[in-house]
Amino acid sequence: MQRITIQHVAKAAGVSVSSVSHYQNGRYHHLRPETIERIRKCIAELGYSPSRVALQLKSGQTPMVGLLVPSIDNPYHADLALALDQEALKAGLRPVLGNGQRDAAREKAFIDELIEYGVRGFISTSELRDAAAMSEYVKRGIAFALFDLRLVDIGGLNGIDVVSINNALATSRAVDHLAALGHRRIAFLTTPPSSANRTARLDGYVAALERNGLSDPLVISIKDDENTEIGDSGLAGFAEKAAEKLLESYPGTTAVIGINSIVTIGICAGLQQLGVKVPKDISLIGVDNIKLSSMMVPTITSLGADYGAMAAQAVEYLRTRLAAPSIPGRETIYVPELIVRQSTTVPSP
Amino acid sequence: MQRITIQHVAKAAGVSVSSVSHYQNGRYHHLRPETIERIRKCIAELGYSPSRVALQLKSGQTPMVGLLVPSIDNPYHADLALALDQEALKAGLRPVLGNGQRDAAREKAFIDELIEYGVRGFISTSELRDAAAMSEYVKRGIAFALFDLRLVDIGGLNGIDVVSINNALATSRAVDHLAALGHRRIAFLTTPPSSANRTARLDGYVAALERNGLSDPLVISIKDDENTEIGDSGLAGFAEKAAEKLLESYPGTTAVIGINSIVTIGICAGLQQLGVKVPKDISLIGVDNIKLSSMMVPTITSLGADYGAMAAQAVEYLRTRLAAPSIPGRETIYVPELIVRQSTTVPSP
DNA sequence: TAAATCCCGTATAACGTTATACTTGCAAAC
DNA sequence: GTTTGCAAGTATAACGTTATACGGGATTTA
Repeated sequence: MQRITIQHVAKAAGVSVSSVSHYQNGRYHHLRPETIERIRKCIAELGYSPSRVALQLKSGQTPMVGLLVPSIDNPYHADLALALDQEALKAGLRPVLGNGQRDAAREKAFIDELIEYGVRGFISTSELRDAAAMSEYVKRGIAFALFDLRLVDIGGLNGIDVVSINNALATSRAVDHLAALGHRRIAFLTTPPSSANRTARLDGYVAALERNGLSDPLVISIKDDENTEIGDSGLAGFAEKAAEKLLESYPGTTAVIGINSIVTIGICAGLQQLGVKVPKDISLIGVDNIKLSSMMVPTITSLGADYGAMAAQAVEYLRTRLAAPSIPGRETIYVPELIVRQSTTVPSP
Repeated sequence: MQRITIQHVAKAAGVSVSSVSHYQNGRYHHLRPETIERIRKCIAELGYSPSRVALQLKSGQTPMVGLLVPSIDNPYHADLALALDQEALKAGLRPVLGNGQRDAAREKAFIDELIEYGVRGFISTSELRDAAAMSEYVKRGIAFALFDLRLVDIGGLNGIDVVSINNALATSRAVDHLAALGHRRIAFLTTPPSSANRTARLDGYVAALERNGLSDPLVISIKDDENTEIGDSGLAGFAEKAAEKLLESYPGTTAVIGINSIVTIGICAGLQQLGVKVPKDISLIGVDNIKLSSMMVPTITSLGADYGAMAAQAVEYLRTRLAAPSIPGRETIYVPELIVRQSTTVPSP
């Protein structure tokens, strides 16, 4: 019932705790083979394993790193969290997941709590809104690797590393793909573009329309609750709303780009419920190549990068920054690849 | 850069560490108002917050509990993990998530590591296969709350609590629903029924067929990799395989019950890809009412219980067992409710 | 005036571990 | 026959915190 400590082992083996400690740490030249064997046996019999808490108090080191996501039931963040979890474990770290719920206070509470546990590094796929708090953390030597923003977006904050896809290029390539198929009226479905990465995706769309000599931008923006994003908890009415708004606002549209794959999946469902055929009547394409994209009917054409590689890079950034906190901010921007699936085709005449 | 401790505060305020500790713990009767104010100010200025590591070493207590899932990118486990995470936080616990990957060694490593951190309680939605290890843990006073099995399944192991839906009733109700709509040939799609809960679902199906005077059982069993379940990482070929096998093995079938909603979603996609209309040609129903069920086209009729309530019950079990480890095993079995959606209808004549 | 009681604190051990430095006893070297 | 060296350990402080017990000065009580 109660913890077996090094003291119990020492007493059982008839040696001092120092000797047991030496044994535990492989300093065998301090010990006679006979003594080694005795200690080994006692440890096995008692089932002793050292307290990491005491170790950490002594050493000040912990393998824990924080892994902050807005909500693991958002498929995009679940995919990413899984990749990050696995990469962090590979690197010998112990990831501790926190659901921030897109709430600055919750996120801060999570970070502060882990810091009290001695954690010095965090990876976040959640947009950390509180710039002042972040600056404070960085000043205190806390390391961050952030997803889905650019170094320029956090201009003032040195000492943070960033991993992202090229957001403007993603939507730009989406337009190119649709234009090449012959689409002329291409709409863009988004939730309010409040963050830098969303603005970039919108910009990419607008620029590519112009470059291809197409229609004016056709933007549909649908607002969700304050602290929720589409996909955090299913689609909850989004599907129909998006589909209706599209058909009403921009009749004659033959293709839609979703700002992320969740909203694309949403409007896909909404359109089909209204009897619109995808892709025969309307082609759909999404940014973020989440696993769900290939589970739908039709499967969804997407633009995405290798999450495993991105996760590995984020972990590597964190590892090196923990070792050398003062190096300047770094970033890796991944080129989004087009994965053509069933949801895009030539427009019907 | 380096940790602010209670010593720093004490020195800054010109008092002993004892006084700062008294302040921190609200024992104000030991302190003069003037001293209180001085300490308060120093703490604020230095940004002191106590080391939970030291606290835990002293007290032996930790709010951490382990949350073991097979894979967070399986939508069923993601839904459950989110609910458990939130309920645990509500109860003042700090859930630490571990992806066991359906691998006994990984699961054991996760549990052992957390035990070394002083964790005394775990919730698992993953089937813990190593009965000997479990028994050892229980003997050492580790508390477990497990999902999706019955107390009788772990007969020998006292001291474990269990939360589940009534699996036999779920499939039985599925058959009743389909029979009431007029279906006579109802197939059952499953992955190999290796665990007790899956056997129960199969049994419920078989029994209900007989009770309704219907066809002999039509069981389609599709094997996935050793350590993966359908849905752990998308559908990966399952969809087509399942659909083809159904049409080949049991032509004339008008309805399919999936052993869980992931396989139902899979065969739904597979059938549609083959040009079969759901529900016009074939009705589909799934056990586990995951959020994804209502994001598909058509939306999937499901049997499920309130995950929030189940999660809260599991957390409550864990809390009380941590307080009183020797109480006998408890279980709550939830009655699955039928949620009728678009994927079931009367059979075509 | 002596004793008891408050008020406002402080010293110390303990939690489980490791690193540093110290102690033996014995053999080899000079 | 003293010194040196080595093998095989052990004692102790420290990590950051709190609980327990212990002051001492001022005030009240008898």
